[in-house]
Parts: sequence; structure tokens; C-alpha cells
Amino acid sequence: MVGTAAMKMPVSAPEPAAADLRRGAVRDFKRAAILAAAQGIFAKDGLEGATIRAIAEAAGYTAGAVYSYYPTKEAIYADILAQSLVTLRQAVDAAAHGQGDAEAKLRATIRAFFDYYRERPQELELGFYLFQGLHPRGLSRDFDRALNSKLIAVLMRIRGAIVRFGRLRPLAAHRETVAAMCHICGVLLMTQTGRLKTLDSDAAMLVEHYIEGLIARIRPTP
Amino acid sequence: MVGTAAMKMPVSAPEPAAADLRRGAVRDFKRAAILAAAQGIFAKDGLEGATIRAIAEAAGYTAGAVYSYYPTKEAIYADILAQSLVTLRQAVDAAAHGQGDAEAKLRATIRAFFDYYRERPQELELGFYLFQGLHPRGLSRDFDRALNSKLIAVLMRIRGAIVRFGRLRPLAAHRETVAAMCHICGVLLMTQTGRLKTLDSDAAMLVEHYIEGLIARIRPTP
Amino acid sequence: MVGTAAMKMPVSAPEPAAADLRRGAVRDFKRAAILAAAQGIFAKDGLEGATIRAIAEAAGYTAGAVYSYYPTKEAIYADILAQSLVTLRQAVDAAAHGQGDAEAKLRATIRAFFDYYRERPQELELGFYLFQGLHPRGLSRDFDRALNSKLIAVLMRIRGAIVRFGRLRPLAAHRETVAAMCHICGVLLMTQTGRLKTLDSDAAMLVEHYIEGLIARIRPTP
Amino acid sequence: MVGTAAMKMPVSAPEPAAADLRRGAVRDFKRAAILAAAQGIFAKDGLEGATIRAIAEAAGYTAGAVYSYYPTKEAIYADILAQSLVTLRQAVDAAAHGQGDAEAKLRATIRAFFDYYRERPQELELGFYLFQGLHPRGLSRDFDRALNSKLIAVLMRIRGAIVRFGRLRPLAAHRETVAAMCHICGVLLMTQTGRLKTLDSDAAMLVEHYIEGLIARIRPTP
DNA sequence: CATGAATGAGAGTTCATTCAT
DNA sequence: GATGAATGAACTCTCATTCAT
Repeated sequence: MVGTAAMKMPVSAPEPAAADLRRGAVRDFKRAAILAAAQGIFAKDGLEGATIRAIAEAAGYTAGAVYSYYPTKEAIYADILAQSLVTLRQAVDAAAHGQGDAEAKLRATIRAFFDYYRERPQELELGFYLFQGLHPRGLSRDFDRALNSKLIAVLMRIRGAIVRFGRLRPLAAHRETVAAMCHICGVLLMTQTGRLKTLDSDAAMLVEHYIEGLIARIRPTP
Repeated sequence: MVGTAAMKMPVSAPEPAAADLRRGAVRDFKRAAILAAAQGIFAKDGLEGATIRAIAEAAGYTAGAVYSYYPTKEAIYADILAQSLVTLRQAVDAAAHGQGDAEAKLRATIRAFFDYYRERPQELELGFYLFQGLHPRGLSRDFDRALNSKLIAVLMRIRGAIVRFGRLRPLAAHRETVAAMCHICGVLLMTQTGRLKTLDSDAAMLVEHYIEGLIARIRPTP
Repeated sequence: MVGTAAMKMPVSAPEPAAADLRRGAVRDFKRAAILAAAQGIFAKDGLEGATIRAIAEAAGYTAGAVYSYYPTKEAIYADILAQSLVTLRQAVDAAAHGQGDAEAKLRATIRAFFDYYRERPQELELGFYLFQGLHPRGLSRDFDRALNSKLIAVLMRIRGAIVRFGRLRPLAAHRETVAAMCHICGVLLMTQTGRLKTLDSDAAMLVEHYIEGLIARIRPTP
Repeated sequence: MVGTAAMKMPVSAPEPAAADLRRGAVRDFKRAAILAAAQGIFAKDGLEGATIRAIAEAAGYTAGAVYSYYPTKEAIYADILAQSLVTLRQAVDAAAHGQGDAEAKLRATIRAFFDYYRERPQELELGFYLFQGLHPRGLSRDFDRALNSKLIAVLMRIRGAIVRFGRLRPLAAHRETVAAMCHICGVLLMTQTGRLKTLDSDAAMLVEHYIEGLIARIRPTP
């Protein structure tokens, strides 16, 4: 019977499947190691300043070895960015999930967006490279679309929180969503580039200030 | 007298001082030509994508000639940025100058900041390169300071307009100033990188929206 | 007996000798598969343009596996060439065999030489690579000798046909043989490289023309 | 007056023009040096085996320097080939020019073609690379055409000699021309690749033999 | 025997920069 | 001051080959 046979399986021919699984896992692991190394190098040296050799070395490989995991320097970059946006969305989701009422959810959502990048300056920097690196010969059109859809997924969370709290009409909700993203990104930009420190301002405080303004502006009148 | 000296100039052996002046003027002129060419190339190809050869060619020179005017590719970049910030400040000044009351001045100041870069995407892009290109092996510490002081000069204009309109205390005024700059920069970032277009939003409208909120927030109670 | 051994083979633990035989046969089969794949790749990409990976893939293997059958890329190439020359000789033999008198045999022999390569541009191309690729770090001296002996075997067929028809003395026969080969090779060279097409000439007609001249030249006077 | 001014020219501003001339000559000289070095390397290592570094070194330069003379490895190769064909035509012309009657001119023309390459095995080898290297991704279509026209120019010389001697009709003359070229090329091919030596034949004798046959075949009947 | 990871050498090409003229 | 030649280091990417599994 199938059951019996299945129980025997581990005995007679278990290794191929198990070996394949293991091999796949090892491969994924190494790929991730390269990715991690690349993230550091990219953040340190920029999209063009980074070299495959540096990435490989940081991951404990020779340059050639990297090419069995990624066909191109840009492909590594693309992978990092895509994963980053997914993690960001998860972070935003998780933050909102732990809150009670709509106002708390809205606050948490925006804060999560900000905190995510504040805690990961490397990923922020990577994003900035993209922001400007697009025209030259940035990633492919396909990748650009995939990226945008991931970014929009995050924005939808913010928008949802705004609508649930403020009961705004679609257009107004959209405007507030985009404005919030712009503001946060602006603050992050200034923080990351060291301009804010010089100006003796605290990024987190600015974000709180913005949230207060937003809440006050869209709070539904009873 | 100046007149006499000037009339002698064209002849044959001008006064040493006059010759120096002329030579200096010619030199400045050529320098400016290189700068203008570089601005186009940098904006088109990025900080690392741009080559000295391309810049030189665009300016009608050979690569070697550029080195008589700038010791380094980065130095050219630095010069462009510095000049850009000066022009920005002048633009902001001019905008506020043409207005009547404090509210109009405040609106005009913020709009001028935004418009300046909206109309000069090249200079904005250049700024972005700086924002992230600083760590790698960006410009020298001295240049960084010079840059900051120029940026602060611009911010002082915004701050002044806010104070004159809102009569805020120093701390609050500072916070609103920085927040405004962050917001504008965020909007510009999103515009420039094409993210806003996708999101179907209008940059100018976002700015107006922000100005409304700001005015409402800090309008002195009668 | 062979029969007994053969019947035992499929079962489980065959006689060592039989197992060796089978293993050898399987090995030869796989070797041939790699050879066939390599022939296509070599012809398509050239001797240096071809990669072991491409050959392996075309044969359904990975690069590493190829090394179980051939120690070197050049060795594969050498094997292809050797087999090609054997097939050529067989083709020439077969063509002459089907003919009646000496004149017909001579015509058929030369035509067969020409037709063989005209119908197999890949093998011709391979030969050209050899013709020039020899010096660089071409095949070993041993292989070169083996190759020559195979080529001479073919020439002996042509020589035989010439002698049987023309009753020439050895020296004259030799000269005509070599001249014929040169002529055919020249025509093939021009055809293969596309020079003849441009010159609006027909390869086959040229060969026939040459055969006519040869026959006329050496026909024994009655 | 213009005349006077012109006579003064050498005095006042002669150097620019002279310097330019000299500079141009020096450049041409260096270019030629690189070409000569490249010819050796290409002949030794083949079209793909040759490296820019090797060529540069043989010419006493660094790799980068070569690129200010040729944009590409293929461009060097193309230049060599083009020049070779021009020289070949000149050699053929010169040979025929020194002869008296039509028969001597025909003999001299064909011999010149053969001798040219026999004395320049490097150039012959280069040509063979082309003959086969065309399909892969050989030189550009434009270059291929330019090459063919040069080759045809040579053939026209042979054809002219044949017509003047044999008074053949166009079609027959064309056929004999192409056949002669094929034959010579075939002999050269066998010589160059070392096959003839093994076969104990003398290339020059083969060519003479062919010429005899040709002359006998097309000699106008009185 | 076959795989796939990994190496290490090397190729073409580009460029900032230097320097003699 | 301007040129153009030249250097030398670097980069991305490719591949034959080896070897543990």
C-alpha cells in the first residue's frame, strides 16, 4: 500500500530528494550571504562605485563565483531592493496590527515607515541610488514596474490607515497619503545626508510633529 | 585712470596689472564654460558616469586642458553645487522681495524654493548625487562645510519669513523651517524620480497643500 | 560462450568481462553523443568561440561531466577531425566502387571528395580551423601525424584512380593527385567563405571543368 | 598684397602647419608600428587568440595606448587585411608591367599572386582567419564589401591577362579566372598548413604545372 | 559517472591623470 | 594655456578546469 511504501521510502531512496533539498537550502543560504555582503558594499560605495570583486570578497568568494548566483551586478542590486520593499511592507503591517483604535493605527503606520529606514540606513541609501540611477541605464523597465508595485503596496497601508481614521473622500485621502510619504522621505533624506544633524534638529521629532498636524487636519468632526 | 588704461589695452603691451585683469577675466570665462558643460554632462550621466573627456568635449576642449582649471573631477562637481546654492538663495530673495505682506512673502519664499529646483532638474539631480555621494569619497570636509553654510543661508530666508508671519518663538520657528524644507525636498525627490507621476499626483498641488497647512498652523491668533 | 554470458548480463551481477564490455559500450555511446554535440558547437562558434559548457549542454551534460570523456577541449576537436577523415575515405571508396571503367571511377572519386565537404560545411570548417589553428598550440605532434596518415589514405584513393586511368609514372601521378586535391580545396575554401557567390560562379561547375581538363591531360594515347 | 603676404608666411606663422604635418606623420608612423606588431601577433595567435595586450607590448605600448589608434581589435585586423590586398594588387600590377608579350604577362600575373602570399605567410594566414571568421561575428558588412571589392580588383588583373592572351569570351574567361584563383589558393592553403611538405610536393612546381595546363588549354589556335 | 560550486587567470575596454611639446 | 599621447589601474565578465559530494 501507499502508506507502507511511503514508510519504506526513507530506507531505500531517501537521499536524492533529501540531498536536493539540502543542496537547494545551501544554495539559498549562500545566495543570501552574497546579498548581505552586497548590501554593505553598495551602501558604502554606491551603485557604480561597488565592484563585483568587493562584493565577492566580502562574501568570501572570488569574483567569478558570484556569477553563478547573479548574472549581473544590477541583478544583485535589484534583488536587494525588492526584498527590502517586501520587508518594509511587513514591518508596516506588523506595526499597525498591534494597535487598537484607528488613530493609534495611523500613528503606528507612519512611524513604522519612518523607523524602518531610520534603522536601516543602508537600505535607504540603496533606494536613493535607485531614485536617481533610473534614467542613466537603471534597471530594466520590468524591474521598475515590479518595484513600483511593491512601493504602492506599502502606500496602500498608509492610505488605508488614513481613510479608516479620517473618513476622507478618495481624492483627499490620496493626497494626504502621498504628502505623508513625501514628508517622511524628505526627513529621511536630510537625516541620511547629515544635513539635519547640522541643523540641530531631531528627525523623530519632526515626524511626530507632522503626524500631529496630519491628525489634527483630518480628524473627523463629531 | 581706468579709461586711459582701457584704451591702451587693445594696443600692444598693456600695463601689467591690466593684462593680469584681462587674463583673469578670460580665465574666469573659460572656467565658466567648462562649468556649464560639466553641468549638462553630470546631469545626463551621473557623478560617476560622467567622464572628464565628455565634459571637456562639451566645452570645446581636450581632457588635458580641463586640468588647468580644475584639479579633479570632484572639484568641478563641487563648484557647480556651490554656485547652484548661491543662485537658489538669490531666487528666494527675489521672490520674497516682490511681495507685500508677511503672508504673501512666506508663500512666495517657499514656492520659490520649490520652483527653483522644479525648473532645474539638473541641479536637483546634482544635489541628490551629493546627498548620497558624500560618504564614498565625496568632497572634502572643507567643501562640506562651505556647502552647509550656503544651504543655511537659504534656510534663514525661509525661517525669516516664518517668523515675520507667525511670530513664533525661535525653537518653533526652527522646527517649522526644517519641516518645510524636508517636505519640499521630499516632493522634489518623488517628482524627479518619477514615483509621483506613477502615483498620479501633482507636485505643485502638494506644495500648495503644505503651505496652506503651515499657514493655518502658525497664523497668529488675533 | 558468448551467448551464455550475454544472457546473464541483464540479471544482476554479470561476469566482470561482460560488465566491462557493456560499460565500455555505454561509455562509447555517451562519448559519441558529446562528439556530435561538439561538432555542431564548433562549427557554429569556431574553435575558440566554442565553450565546454555549450558543448556539454548540447549533449545534455554539465561541463564537468565532459572531462570524464575528454581531457581537453582540443581533444574533442581532434577526435571530430579524425572521424571526419575516416568517413571521407569511406565516402570516396563507396563512390568509386559503384563505377564501371577507369574514367568513370576517376570522375567519381574526385567528385566524391568535393561532394563530401560540400554537403558537410561543418566538417569543412572544422578542417579550416585546423589548417590555421595548428601552430598556436594546436594538437599534439602525435595527433598531427595520425591526421596526416588519414589524409594520405584518402589521397591514395585519388592517386589510384589517376594511375588506373592515365597509366602515369609515379611522379606524374603524384603531382596530379596533389594538384587535384589543392584545386578542390581551393574551390571549397572559396565556396565556404562566400567569396565564390559574390563572384557569381558555381562551385560544382568549376570542379567539373577541372575534371575535364585533368582527363584530357592524362588520357593515355592509344 | 597676397603674394607678398604669402611669401612672408613661412617667417611669421610657419610652425603650426609644419608642426601639424610632423605630428600627423609621427602619428601615422606609430599607427603603422602598431599595425606591424599586430600582424605578427595575429599570425601567431589567430584572430581570437591574439590579445590587445600582446599587440601593444610588441609595439612597445601599453594596452590603453592602442585604443587611441584603433577603436577595436577587429579594426586593427580589418586594417591589416585591407592594406594587404592593396599591396597584393600592386605586386600583381608590377609583375605584369615588366613583361613583353601576352603569354609572359599571364604567367607573371599568376606567379605574382602566388609569390606574394608565399613570401608573406603571415598575410595569408590572416586572410584564412577571415575566410572562416566571417560567419561568427566577423567584421561588419561594410568591411566585408570593401574587402570583396579589393579582392575583385586583383581578380580583374588576372582576368585581363587571360583575355589578352586567350581571346576567350567573357564567360569562359571568368571561369578560368576563378578557377585559377581557387587553384592558387588551394596550393597556398596546403603549403601553409604543412600538408604539402608531408606529401613531398613543391608548391611552386604545382603552380607552374597549373599555368602550363592553363596556357595549353586557352592558347588561341592560329 | 555526474553535478555544481568554485577558482584563477585573463580578456577587452575605459578613464583619470600626467606630461612633453 | 592647450594638446594629444601615454600610462596604469581598474572593471565587468567569461571560461577551462578542478574537486568534493
